[in-house]
Amino acid sequence: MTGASSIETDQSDPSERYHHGDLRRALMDAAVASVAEGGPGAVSLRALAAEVGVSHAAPVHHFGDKAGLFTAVAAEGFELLADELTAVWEETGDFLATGVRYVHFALHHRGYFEVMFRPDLVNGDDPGLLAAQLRAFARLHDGVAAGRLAKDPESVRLAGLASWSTAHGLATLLLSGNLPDVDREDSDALARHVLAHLRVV
Amino acid sequence: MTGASSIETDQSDPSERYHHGDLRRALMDAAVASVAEGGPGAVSLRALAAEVGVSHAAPVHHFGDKAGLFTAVAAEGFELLADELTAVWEETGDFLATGVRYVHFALHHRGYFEVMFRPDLVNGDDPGLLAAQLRAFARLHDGVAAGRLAKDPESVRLAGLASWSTAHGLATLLLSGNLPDVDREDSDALARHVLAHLRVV
DNA sequence: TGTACATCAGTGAACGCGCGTTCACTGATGTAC
DNA sequence: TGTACATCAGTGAACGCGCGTTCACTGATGTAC
Repeated sequence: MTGASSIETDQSDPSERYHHGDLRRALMDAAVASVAEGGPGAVSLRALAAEVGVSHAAPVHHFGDKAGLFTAVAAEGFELLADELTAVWEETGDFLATGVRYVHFALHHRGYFEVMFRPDLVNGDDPGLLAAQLRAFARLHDGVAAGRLAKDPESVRLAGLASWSTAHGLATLLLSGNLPDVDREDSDALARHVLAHLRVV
Repeated sequence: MTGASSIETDQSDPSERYHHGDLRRALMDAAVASVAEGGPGAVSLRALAAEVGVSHAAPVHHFGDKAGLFTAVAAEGFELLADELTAVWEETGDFLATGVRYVHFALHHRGYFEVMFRPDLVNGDDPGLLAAQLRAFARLHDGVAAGRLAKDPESVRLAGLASWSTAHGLATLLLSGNLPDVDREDSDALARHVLAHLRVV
């Protein structure tokens, strides 16, 4: 057996197959791309379905409704963000680098980022989403806590909120096009300079 | 003459008059309220017209189209923000207080704030909007520049961006409901604590 | 190995809705004379 | 002070569109025996 599944062994044109193969994955990818291009407001289930070559009623079987799709995207986004923050933290032990990566993630995965902080689009009680959020937020918190001299919880909480706010604000201003004279290539360096103004790091 | 204009002397029920009186103002107020309640995506010209008691084609005479309405709202928002920041700066000379007021403005005028940083909703080349933006941004910049020891432009620019990012990020996180355990009453104090983590202020 | 059958993943037609915008129109207003 | 008229600010019907969701259905898949 060279092909591990019937999906891979089926060499016919996917657009002519009755079953898509991995429609869930394809829809999520299309949704992320659509958000990246026009924001969450530009996402239409019908358009996504057409894009991946499937009838417009098909997405219902995988996500239930539009909020279900956004919930899945947001959860995956938080997982990716948690992974990236964890990796940077473990490699460098540098909290400033973690903040830089946060901004980097926002700019390079805006299709995820612009959904992740939109509770109005998402099923907030979804267990997968909540777990992924917790993972990501814990990374932010841990990085701050590790670098602090004073360890009392309230102080750590405020310091974490300050650095989160700064990274999040810079990412938001860049994404919304309110800092037009900044070019994308230099965004890591810019984030580093901006975050260096925090006392925490 | 007790009434300064025919609008004020006309005591008949506004809903029965053919001319509204100040439809432009009424529509903008309704738009701000609608954004505050459901975000810019929830705004419908037809709903606003119905709310102020006018046919749904009437707004065209005042704003041209939907982007025209949002542009007017954003411009007025930047004027209001510039006024507030100027007032705080002149009263206190305290840059931290200016940042606190920025967050305060976002929370208490979210119907304006959520449109002001959305270039996609707005006619970016509108002269009134551009002028208002410049006024507001100049306030942010001046406050930073005044408090700096090193006055070289690049250093001031980065320091200004850092504090703007922090204030903007905190406001955004609060508005989007991602900090659920913070109550609105304490938001000024919270903003003060958060902004105090900046080296600039 | 072959067959019956339950389950899953799609189809495509239809429903009902709200939207922004256009259009020909009319009532109200204010200005020139 | 009165009248004619241009301009402005509304009306309401209509257009055309895209949307999310529902529905009865059918093709494909995989499992039990």
